Amino acid sequence: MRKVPEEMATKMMAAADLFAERGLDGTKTEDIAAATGVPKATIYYYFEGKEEVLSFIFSAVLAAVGEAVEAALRSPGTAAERLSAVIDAHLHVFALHPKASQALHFDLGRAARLPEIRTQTNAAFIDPVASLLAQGARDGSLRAVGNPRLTAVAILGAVSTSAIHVLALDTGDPVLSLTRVITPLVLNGLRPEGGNQ
Amino acid sequence: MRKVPEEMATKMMAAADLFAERGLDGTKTEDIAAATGVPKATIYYYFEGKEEVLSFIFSAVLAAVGEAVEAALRSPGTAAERLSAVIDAHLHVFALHPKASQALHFDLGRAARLPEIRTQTNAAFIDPVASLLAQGARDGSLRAVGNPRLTAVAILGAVSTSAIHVLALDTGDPVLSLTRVITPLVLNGLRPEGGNQ
Amino acid sequence: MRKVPEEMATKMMAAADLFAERGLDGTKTEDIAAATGVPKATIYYYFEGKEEVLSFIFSAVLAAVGEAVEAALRSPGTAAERLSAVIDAHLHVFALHPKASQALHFDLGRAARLPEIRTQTNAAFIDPVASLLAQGARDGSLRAVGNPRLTAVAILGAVSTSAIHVLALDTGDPVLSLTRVITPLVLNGLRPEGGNQ
Amino acid sequence: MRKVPEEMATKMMAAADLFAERGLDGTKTEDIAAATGVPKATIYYYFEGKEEVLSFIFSAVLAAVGEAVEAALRSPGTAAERLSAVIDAHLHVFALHPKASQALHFDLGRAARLPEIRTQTNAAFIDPVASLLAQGARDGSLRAVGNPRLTAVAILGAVSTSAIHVLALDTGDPVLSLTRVITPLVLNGLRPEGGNQ
DNA sequence: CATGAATGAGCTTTCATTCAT
DNA sequence: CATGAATGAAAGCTCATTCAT
Repeated sequence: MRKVPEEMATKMMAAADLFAERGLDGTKTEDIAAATGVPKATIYYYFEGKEEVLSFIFSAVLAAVGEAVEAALRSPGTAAERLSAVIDAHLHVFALHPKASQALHFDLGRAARLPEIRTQTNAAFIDPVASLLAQGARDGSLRAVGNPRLTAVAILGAVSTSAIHVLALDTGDPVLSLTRVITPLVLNGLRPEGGNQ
Repeated sequence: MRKVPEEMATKMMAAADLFAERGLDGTKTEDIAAATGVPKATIYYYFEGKEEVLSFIFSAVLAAVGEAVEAALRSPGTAAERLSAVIDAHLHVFALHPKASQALHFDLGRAARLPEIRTQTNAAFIDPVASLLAQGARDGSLRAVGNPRLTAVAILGAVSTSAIHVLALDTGDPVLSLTRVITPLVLNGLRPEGGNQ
Repeated sequence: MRKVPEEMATKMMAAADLFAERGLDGTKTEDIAAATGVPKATIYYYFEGKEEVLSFIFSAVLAAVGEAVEAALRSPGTAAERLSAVIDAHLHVFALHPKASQALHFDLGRAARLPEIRTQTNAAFIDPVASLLAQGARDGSLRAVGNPRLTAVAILGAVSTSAIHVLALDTGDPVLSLTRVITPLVLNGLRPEGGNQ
Repeated sequence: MRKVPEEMATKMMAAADLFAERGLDGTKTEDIAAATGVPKATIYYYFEGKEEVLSFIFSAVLAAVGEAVEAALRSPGTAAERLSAVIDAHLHVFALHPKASQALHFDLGRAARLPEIRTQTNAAFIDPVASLLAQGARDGSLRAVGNPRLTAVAILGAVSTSAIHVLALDTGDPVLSLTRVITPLVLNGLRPEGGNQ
């Protein structure tokens, strides 16, 4: 992948709509050209092919997730408070990049097979959250869990799946409102108040 | 879809491996023929095409999920206890049909667009769990949540994502052991014991 | 390469004209389809691609050369007489398959890189002629040469190059008349009669 | 074709390796750029395209052939002796420009269609040799042949084909040693000494 | 003068799909 | 009923070629 000029990068992000709608295989290179205004051959000049365009978009989303999560982690407060901030930050990315997020979800299987994407997912979300859980156990704001990474994966799943669900329903329902569903679930669980027995 | 004979159905399930590995678009009808031993034209005789084969497999998994969840719901105990049983039941399906589950995950975007699959997902998991949450609020074993369906979706995401994660890692780690991660998360949340506030 | 049915084989030979005229790279698969009446996809069903079609044609020519040469070798007479017969036989093949021969000549470089073609060239011409030269040295009808195989290659070059030259000139001049040029050259050389010293 | 600077000409000769190995169509302009260190667009600045580069190389070889043959023709001695010198001279060119010669051989069909190349081939070898044969008939050192030009073509074929054969085999075997195979063949033929009848 | 950047124009190749047997 | 043979319809990808700088 040749170094992608700023303008090209911006234009390519427009392809996210296509990928979100039809997935990678349902999107012809020609479609991307039409949607972005960049000639097919020029796309090939900068990218190896449409899969690399997809990967480029995924990377952009994950970079945004990474930054948002990192900022949340640096916020003041207990680990529990920061975990709450992380969930909000994550939801913010879904709100900011709804199409790209849906594209990532659409081709989840393919994304999981792109080594670069796996690495970025770990770095942007799973590692930081797992480490945050460990901190919470230390500062007493969170319960110690047996497997912090798997717990982080479960949280990732809860957030992503419901966010995509809300985006797909396409009721005006803001994704951010999900925080009222996810955060209590993750922090307090479903048992009635007064006794997490 | 012509009525599929028992033997044909069984053979077609072998295609799950291919779909799990490469997704629908990465799998040629010819590949399915090679993997199942059923000639390409014969596949066309019984199915509309490979997408219907995929859909057939997805349905089988979702039927299994539906039955497992339903059985768990019928088990005795509080709603909270039955929710725990539902999670276990769901994980059991991942353990029993790992390849088909991964296939469903790989083509999640496509699955979400197949009306039949959406309906089945609702019927097999989301509706029952949402209704269970309402019951829990009534019998006092669970906290009342604002949006039971979204909460159900979040639980589905937590279970599926981590189950797929474990299957993909392919350490001998049994998927079922996830119950020790998910169930406490869902029921108690991450706050330290003694006060979910 | 799937087993090529008789009729398909016959039709494909029509592509020789194209290859003779423009070479392999100058001939589009579509051209072959148009010229033979066989749909592009059907060509691909039987052959790996146009290169295999070319190779198929080359093989047919070389098979013809092989048979002609072999028949000449079996003719009665001294080695010298049979060498003369071999040259005639070789020229006959150019006369019978002018287009395919020209195609072979056009893509000589490529042909030389196809292992199958090299093997067939050796088997059809070089080996038999080299062995004939050795016989001639024994029966006294030919002079012993230091390197029979290279001599065979030189004869092959003399015959082919002049035959192609005549075909390309496309004067009605029959290729077979070349025998009056080549045979004396090869048998007697250019020195004046009466003393090959 | 803009006037090609000395250095550019030298660098372009390096493309002969590529053409010898893969032919014109198998060689991308980009490959030539990589092999010669001359940027693609710069090649276009000096040549019409890669075909002209090929033609340029061919011309260089044929010019060398022309000079060598001419020098041999000017050497003292009978026509027969000079014919022998011509063959040696021709072989020398194969030894000096092995890659370019192989390139010419690889794209023989294309070369035959380039008018410039045909003209040069005639001028460099066929015409002089044909005329030499006529001289030989006059000075009595060579037998009179019916068609001197075709005989010249046959000699050209014998020399080229065996030279390329030796170069392709890539045993250290010097091309020049071919003179011991070709010259006796052409001058004396294959009949046993003492009677070319 | 030279060249990096960009692209128009195709061609090979692949496959889902059909249908005669 | 089942299936081998055949093909229509794309789509990915490549490259020669141009041109602004």
